[in-house]
Amino acid sequence: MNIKEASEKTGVSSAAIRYYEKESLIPAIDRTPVGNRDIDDRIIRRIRFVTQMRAAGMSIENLRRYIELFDAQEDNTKEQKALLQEQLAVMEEKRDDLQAAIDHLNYKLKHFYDHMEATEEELRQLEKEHANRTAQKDETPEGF
Amino acid sequence: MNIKEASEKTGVSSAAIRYYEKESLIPAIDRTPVGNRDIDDRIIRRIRFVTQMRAAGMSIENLRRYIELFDAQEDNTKEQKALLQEQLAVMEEKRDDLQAAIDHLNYKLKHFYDHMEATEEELRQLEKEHANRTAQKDETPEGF
DNA sequence: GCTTGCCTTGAAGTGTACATGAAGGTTTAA
DNA sequence: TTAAACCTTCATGTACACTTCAAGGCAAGC
Repeated sequence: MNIKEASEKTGVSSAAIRYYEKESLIPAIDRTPVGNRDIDDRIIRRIRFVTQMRAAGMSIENLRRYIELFDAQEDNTKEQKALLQEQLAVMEEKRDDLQAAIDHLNYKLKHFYDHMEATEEELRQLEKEHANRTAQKDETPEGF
Repeated sequence: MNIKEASEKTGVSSAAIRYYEKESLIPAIDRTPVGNRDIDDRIIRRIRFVTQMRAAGMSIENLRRYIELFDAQEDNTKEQKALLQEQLAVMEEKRDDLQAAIDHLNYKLKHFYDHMEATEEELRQLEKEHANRTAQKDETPEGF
């Protein structure tokens, strides 16, 4: 398959595929007699792996480090494991930060919702907010 | 508090705080008589809000859109809700992508682990992998 | 034989989110 | 009073991850 088809199949632009090859995130791609890239399913899978890890926030640099180890023939199992675990820790922290932010936004949404539904409770609400304002220390007032 | 203290308190560089102010991600900061920024807890909270949303992947641009709506005096509740929900969807998708990548890496780690522990099972392992190789269609072989 | 549409390479350009540097003002401590 | 340790603005620089451009090759169809 040519690069355009591979691009359509993976959702990664032709230019990005060339870039990934140049940066060794994917193996050197076979060429047709005239020099065009001839992309097979092995490459497609590796493009998808790159896409997934990129989406998860792994940098090009770290990806290359990992893939270099993986492609080397020596037994790098320990280094690979260490690298994976390192990356895993980064990603889990990211996920947790993300979850915290999601929780924050959900809380705010609920708050908005209350506000919109509770017209008849407005005074009570205002009173509560005033009580909060006078009592609060570090509890994210004014919605932030 | 001056900008350096605020920077230490939030972990955001002085330059970044100035940048956030210029980009209206945080309100205009009060100045001392000589023109230095005088940062109070309200600003600190808003810097932290920015930090959290940035860590969650919200762009400067989207953050500004949201904050503009929030700071405007008209009733933007609906737009705010919509914007929050939009962002929430983006973040949940990110979280899920991240989780998928974490699962992928965990799987690989387990695989490495098996490989290291299971020297006596090597042949069985190889046989299994061969069976996989002949049967697989799109299941990420060769570790990717 | 010329247009269309794919491909190639290498170099240069783009957008985001800051970081850094220059040039200078003010306060504090020795 | 002079040095340090802050601060200011404005301009330029940097890193990352591509994207776009320029110049050209090859193959098919009209």
